Amino acid sequence: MNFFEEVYKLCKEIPRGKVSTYKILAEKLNTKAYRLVGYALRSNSYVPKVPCHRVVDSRGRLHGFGGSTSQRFLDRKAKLLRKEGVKVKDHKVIDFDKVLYKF
DNA sequence: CGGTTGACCAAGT
DNA sequence: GACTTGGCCAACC
Repeated sequence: MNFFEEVYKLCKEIPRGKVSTYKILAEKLNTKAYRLVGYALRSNSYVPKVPCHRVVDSRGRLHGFGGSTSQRFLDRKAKLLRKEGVKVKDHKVIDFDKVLYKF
């Protein structure tokens, strides 16, 4: 079981309309390498099999959604996120506390 | 095998 | 409030 797969598994556990953070996922993996979570997601973001759009940083911001990765692709996910009940404004999660899924 | 990297985080400047 | 610094740790080269 790779570190990546662990991350993916946790991502799938996030229910619809909820989001989680890199930090929480990292802690669930029993590690402090928050970066690795994002690192893992980056490698797999092109696959709908992992709802990586439900994972944001600790302040409710969607990272890389505005510069690093393909904006269009991720922007589509941001919209999907809104559709699921998570309000997203300019790649930032509104009501972050309410939609935060703490496993 | 060693150095760099990264979709992070928190605290400091 | 934007930017820098130090720290974390697996994957990558």
